[in-house]
Amino acid sequence: MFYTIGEMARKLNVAPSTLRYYDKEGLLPFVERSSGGIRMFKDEDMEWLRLLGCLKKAGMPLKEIRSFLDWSRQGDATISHRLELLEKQRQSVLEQQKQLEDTLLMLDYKRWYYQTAQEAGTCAVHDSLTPEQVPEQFRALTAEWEKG
Amino acid sequence: MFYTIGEMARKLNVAPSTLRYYDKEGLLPFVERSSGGIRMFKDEDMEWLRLLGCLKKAGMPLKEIRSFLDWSRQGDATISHRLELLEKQRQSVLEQQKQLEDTLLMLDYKRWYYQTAQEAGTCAVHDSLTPEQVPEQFRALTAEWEKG
DNA sequence: ATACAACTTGAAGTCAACTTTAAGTCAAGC
DNA sequence: GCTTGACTTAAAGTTGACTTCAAGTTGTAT
Repeated sequence: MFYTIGEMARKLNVAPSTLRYYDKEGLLPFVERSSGGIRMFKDEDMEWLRLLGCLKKAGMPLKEIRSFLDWSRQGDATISHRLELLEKQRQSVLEQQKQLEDTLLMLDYKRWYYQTAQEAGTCAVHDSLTPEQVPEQFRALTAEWEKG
Repeated sequence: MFYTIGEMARKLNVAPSTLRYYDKEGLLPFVERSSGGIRMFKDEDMEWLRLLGCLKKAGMPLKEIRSFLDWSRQGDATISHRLELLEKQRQSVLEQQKQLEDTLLMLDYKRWYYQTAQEAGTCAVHDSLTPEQVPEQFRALTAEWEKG
C-alpha cells in the first residue's frame, strides 16, 4: 500500500513541503519513487515519521535525528552511539518536565492572582491580602519573591 | 542596588546581547539608565526576567510575553485579557506535559532496546524475543506498532 | 488527446530569536 | 589625562525549520 506525499502529509497533519524538506535533509532515505519520480510512502515510513515527530516535539534538532537515522542504517557497530544519544535526549526530557512543572505552578499562581483580581475588579485587592489568604500551594512561590 | 547589563546577564546566565534584544523588543520598559545612557538593572528587573524565562521555556513567544507586559502596564481594564492569555498558556503547558510523557515512554523503550542490543552485541537479538521478554511497560507501545 | 490537479526541483523568502559587527561613548584605575 | 574594558547604537548576519515561488512533469479522468 503506497501513499503520495499529499496523502501522507494529510495523515500526519503536516504540509507536503515539510516532508519534501525532511527528504532533502536526508531524513527519508528509504522512501521509494515511482518510475516518474513521484515519492511513494509506505506505512512503515509513517511509523518513522511519527517517531521523528515525537523526537522533534521533545526538542531534538533535525540534525541529531539525522545522526540517529544514519547510525541506525550503519548497523550494530553504532549501537553505543545511538544509546548515548537516546540517554542524552532522555535527560533533556526529564529536565523539560521539571521546567514545565515549575512553569505550571507559576501559571496556576498567576491564574489565581488574576481570577481574584477579576472578581474584585482590581489587582489592588492583592495589596491587602495576608499570607494566609494566599492558597497554600502558592506560598512557597510568593515567599521566594519576597526574598529576591 | 543596581547592576550593569553584564552583571545581570551573568546572574541570569544569558548573553548581554540577549538582554539588549529584549529591551529593543519592548520587554524591559522599566529598566532605568544612568546619565550616560548605561542601563541600570534592579533586583525586581531580575524577577521579571526570571518570569520571562519561565514563560519562554514553556514555549510562549516573545510577542505574547510583550502583550502580557503591555496589558500589565495598562491597569485593571486588561485583567481579563491577561487571564485569558494565562489560561491559554496553561493549556499549552498541559499538552506539552502529555507530549513529553509519551516521548519519555518511547525513549525508555528505545533505551531498553539498545541496552539489550548492546549486551548481545547486535540488534538482531530483538528478532527472537517473545512478547513476554519485553518489559511490561513497553508492551502497549510495541503492540501499537504491530497494528500500524 | 487533452485537461487538470498533484506531483517534481532548485532557489529564494520567511520567521523567531538571537548574535555579530562597526563605530563610537562611558567610567574606573593609574 | 589616558588607557582600558564594558558599555552604547544601528544594522547586518546566523540558525533552524520551514514555506513559497517558478517552471516544469506525472498521472488520472474524460
